[in-house]
Amino acid sequence: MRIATWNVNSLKVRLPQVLDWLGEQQPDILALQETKMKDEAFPAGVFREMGYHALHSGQPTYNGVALLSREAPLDAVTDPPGLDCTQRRLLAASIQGVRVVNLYVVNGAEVGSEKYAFKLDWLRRVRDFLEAERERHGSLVVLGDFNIAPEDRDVHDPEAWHERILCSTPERQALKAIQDLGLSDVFRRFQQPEGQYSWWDYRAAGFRRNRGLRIDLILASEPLAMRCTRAWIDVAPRRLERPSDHAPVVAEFQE
DNA sequence: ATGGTTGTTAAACAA
Repeated sequence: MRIATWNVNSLKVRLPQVLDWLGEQQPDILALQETKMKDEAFPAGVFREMGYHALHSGQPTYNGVALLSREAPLDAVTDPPGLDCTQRRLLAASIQGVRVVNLYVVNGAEVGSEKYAFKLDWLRRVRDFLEAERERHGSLVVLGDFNIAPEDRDVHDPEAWHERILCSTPERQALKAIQDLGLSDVFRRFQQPEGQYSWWDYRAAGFRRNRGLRIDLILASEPLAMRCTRAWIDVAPRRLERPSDHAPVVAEFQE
């Protein structure tokens, strides 16, 4: 079973790339973030023609999350009790016996800003939702754009990023509080080359110089994580013309 | 400390 996540930074712009990638990689589940469209504009029919069921929780201009899956999704949730958030950043569903939670974590703009405070608060509420999800579901995967680099080895220049947004200690603690629910970062269950990132700033030739951060994660509960055979970042789409600033992250699980 | 780029939507705003 192959599960993937990709922040596409506008599904309207990236749809051809997403369709090509689905055809090449054949994931069983693909979580998308930053679709930046209303539900009415979501191209469910195109995905259906490719053999994928699709769920979408969107809004105009900002945010927006989707789940594509070979098997039909069950028990979809977009607004868990207590999250109390109008921004479309969370989409959960059960697919092939796995509870899947797709997150587009708040960016937070700058450490100390109002948006930063909102990010930390949002992460606390999401943690509470995930705690309840973990109690209900043995096989749980939480994946998406976390907008947090877990450790300094996930950062191209840790000194430049020291205590900056995406890397600050409170953000990393908020992520750790989620991982402490028993969710492991499957990418780090395997030996990986250094300098593996999932996001590169469009500015200042960030990708060409591999000035990136690993902020797109796949977390899995232990019973599922034990079945993980492989996890990688597919940088190929980042090399294309008019790419997203993020690359897809993929994990494979034994049936 | 600031700039660099992309996307959405109409000059900012978000990332």
